[in-house]
Amino acid sequence: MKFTTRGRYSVQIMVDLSQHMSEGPVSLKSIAERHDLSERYLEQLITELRKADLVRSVRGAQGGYILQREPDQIAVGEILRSVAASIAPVDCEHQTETLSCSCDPDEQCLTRDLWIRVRDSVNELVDSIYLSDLI
Amino acid sequence: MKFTTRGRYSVQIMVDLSQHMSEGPVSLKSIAERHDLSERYLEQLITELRKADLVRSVRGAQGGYILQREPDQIAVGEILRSVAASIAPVDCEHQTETLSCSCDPDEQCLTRDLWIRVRDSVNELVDSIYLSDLI
DNA sequence: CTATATCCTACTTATTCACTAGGAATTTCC
DNA sequence: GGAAATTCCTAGTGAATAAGTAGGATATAG
Repeated sequence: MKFTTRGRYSVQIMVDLSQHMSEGPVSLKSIAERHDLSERYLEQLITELRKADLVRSVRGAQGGYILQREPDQIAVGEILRSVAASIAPVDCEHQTETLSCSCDPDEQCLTRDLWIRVRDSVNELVDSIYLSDLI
Repeated sequence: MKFTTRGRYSVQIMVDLSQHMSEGPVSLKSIAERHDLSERYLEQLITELRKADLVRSVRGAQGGYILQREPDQIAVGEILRSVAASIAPVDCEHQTETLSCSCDPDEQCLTRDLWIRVRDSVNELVDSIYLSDLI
């Protein structure tokens, strides 16, 4: 069980934006340089953050990205979920929520509650940590 | 963040063994059939469980596997770790424990504590759930 | 002695991750 | 108006890992 770079880099992007809030739009290039990451790769991630309405973009020269809310109003859980750095340990529970779990509830899914508990526990934790807690 | 089939199947094996404790050695074949899983694949997993001293094997005809301890003495966390269904969300923290984290503590690792907290939280949870809680 | 199992090593295939590539659209600044 | 900077959009690719296969050796009950 591990978070991917998608999740980690996305949190880094958001932390970076928090730290440079006062400077107007922050370009992805500057973020990539500060953390020595691929700008092209971050582009994909921040696209998701924008779609999730966590940042807004300013196009053109001197453009960049700006947080949509204050750092103390953005939970890490939102960031992770927006880039689909899936927080669910296994697929089964996902389906369970919509009551379409395909596995035999008596046999295979004796362990179902386990994964649900793990998922909920992680979600609860990351939803209780805000960007402002990280800077 | 997800558990792999290694972790899930391993827990299933152990739950199955718990349920059939009274019947003497339980063959991998019977477990594979009950859960419709590949016996050959489970073989690899139970090898790890045996090495971790969570089960013992009885070779030959009528052989199989038996739990080494009572279900209320075997935590899920032990099972997951024994098959290396890594519980650490990212590598960085792993290294942190041995004080050899390679990333810049001021920049990249502002988020370090976050992943440590997630990891610890998950570990704490799976270590508090025993096989007996699942059956 | 045969059938049933575990045990051991290696190989293969499928999937996902991480990253790259090319170029279009938008905006600032001179 | 033009050049530079920057976001936006759609694909493609290489490497790693996960998941599952394969072949056969070893052990034991009956």
